[in-house]
Amino acid sequence: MRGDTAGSVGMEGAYSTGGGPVTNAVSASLNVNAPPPFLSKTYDMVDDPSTDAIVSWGPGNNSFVVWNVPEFSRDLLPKHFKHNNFASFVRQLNTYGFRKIDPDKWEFANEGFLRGQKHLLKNINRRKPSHAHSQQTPPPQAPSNAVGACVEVGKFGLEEEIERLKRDKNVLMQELVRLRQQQQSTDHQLQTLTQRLQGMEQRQQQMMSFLAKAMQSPGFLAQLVQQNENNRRIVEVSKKRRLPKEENKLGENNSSSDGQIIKYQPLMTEAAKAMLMQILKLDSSRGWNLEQL
Amino acid sequence: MRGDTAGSVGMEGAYSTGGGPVTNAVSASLNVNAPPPFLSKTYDMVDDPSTDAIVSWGPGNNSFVVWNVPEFSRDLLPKHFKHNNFASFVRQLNTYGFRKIDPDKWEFANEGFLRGQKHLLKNINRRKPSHAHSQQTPPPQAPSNAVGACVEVGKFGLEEEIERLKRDKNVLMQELVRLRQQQQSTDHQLQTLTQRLQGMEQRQQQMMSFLAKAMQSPGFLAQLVQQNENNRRIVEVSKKRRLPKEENKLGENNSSSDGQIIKYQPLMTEAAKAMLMQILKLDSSRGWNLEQL
DNA sequence: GGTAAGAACGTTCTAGAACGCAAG
DNA sequence: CTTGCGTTCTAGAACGTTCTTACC
Repeated sequence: MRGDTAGSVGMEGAYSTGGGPVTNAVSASLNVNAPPPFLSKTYDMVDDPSTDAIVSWGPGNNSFVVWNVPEFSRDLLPKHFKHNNFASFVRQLNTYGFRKIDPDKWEFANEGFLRGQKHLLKNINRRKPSHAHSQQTPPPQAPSNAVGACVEVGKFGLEEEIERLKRDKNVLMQELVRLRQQQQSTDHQLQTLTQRLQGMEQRQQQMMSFLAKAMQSPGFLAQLVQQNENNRRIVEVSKKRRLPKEENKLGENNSSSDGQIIKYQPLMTEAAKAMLMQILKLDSSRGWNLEQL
Repeated sequence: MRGDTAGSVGMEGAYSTGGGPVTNAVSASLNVNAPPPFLSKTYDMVDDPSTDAIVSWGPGNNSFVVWNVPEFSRDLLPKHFKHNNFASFVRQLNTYGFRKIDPDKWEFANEGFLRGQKHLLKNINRRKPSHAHSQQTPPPQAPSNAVGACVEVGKFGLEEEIERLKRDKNVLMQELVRLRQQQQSTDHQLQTLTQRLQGMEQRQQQMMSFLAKAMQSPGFLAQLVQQNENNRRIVEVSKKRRLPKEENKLGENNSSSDGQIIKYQPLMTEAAKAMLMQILKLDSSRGWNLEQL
């Protein structure tokens, strides 16, 4: 299938065509204008002086050395590529014809990869289209001769089992994916619930503390008695028509951490709301503060 | 050249040979006596609990995970092998038929590599001698023999694939079982948490209602003021020496549904306890009852 | 303008190949 | 000397992504 066939052997530099028979000049110009991203990204990484402790040009300026593989993988690779896998980086280097030149160091070299000669990157070619072993008669079809048929006979039955196994495997994998998603969702619910619970426990405790201290304070009780009539009037009013301003205030104060009380206590009585407002009013005016308790 | 030749067709279970043509009995006994060093070293590394942060058994105990590649390479590999190269380690794993089972983690699995089943290591075979490309009949030319060899050729690679698929299937099924168990456990947690949350919301609402009604009652406030001095004395006493009877009573009343308040509010202040006791005392003597609100 | 096909490129996992080494 | 294992470096293979191209 590959376009190389016979001529490619002599066309080292211009192998780039491969697929497009028409685009002889076009692809060439494209290559000239922009080397593959991998090469320019690698060049930039190597050439950046601020990271010379991790990766730098080699002693002869015709190679580069990765001095610190973990840092290179963790910090540099993700900044330029979509992974942090050193092996993948090396695989790309090999794809572009780089060679490891020192068995004791991660030092790679390539003819066209020279310091200060970024324009030479365009001479470096990806070497995927090797593989000159296939040629005609791909594999699956019958090579018509005796051997081919024989192989077919041998494969028969086994292929069936393979198909079966593959089906099973696919089913299992789909099930796994589904389960994992479900698990993830459930974990998330769990987390949310736990947070709600913690917030609620905290608020409950704060309320207890607050009430406890309030009850011990003669001043608080006295004021409570004084305002009792007022309070009742407020309750009466709020039973007929809600006061948005105060209700908002209440919501803000009461659901400060995550708003769950209001959200999950839709049945809270008007009387309770009024009382809480009462408490909160005292709270701000007289220094009764939940945070202080 | 393979040792199996004709007989292998019937030897499904004995695929283990593969490499050793001569050593049918010899290699078997050797394998029994001592699994390849690589396997036992790897097993020991994984099984060492002191390094679980770096490498440990997988979630299903049928795999292992390298959690920290740099540390693994720097610290563990040189202690067991003659290198510190993670890629070399992975190459060996593949040579012994391990597969990477999670694209997001360095988690490898192999049928015979199970926690607590070190003896199964002997079932793992090096698979170097696949691809019988060397020896005679290098090219795809006529295999001297006729049908028999031909079938062998046809089977080869397919059987390997079947083995691989079976392994995958087993791994997937084990993972499924594990996930299902985990899911079940998580669901249970979720249920428990939900119950706790509901109970707590209910109690919080009851308390709100109770307090609201209490606050609106002049009688309640009056009594509260009257008893304030008493209350203080109680507090003073309970700071020095707890009153078991009243404390128990408090616990019973307060954790009526599931006992979570006490359990999850260990920091509740003595003052708050005293106040609650105060309220509860009024509750029983004057008809203030949580159940009624 | 949208879009489907296809090529090149990128990422991942596994295998091939060469070499050193040690044991039988 | 042969053979199997371990280490190293490179390549194969499969699949995903991106970009171009051509056609509707």
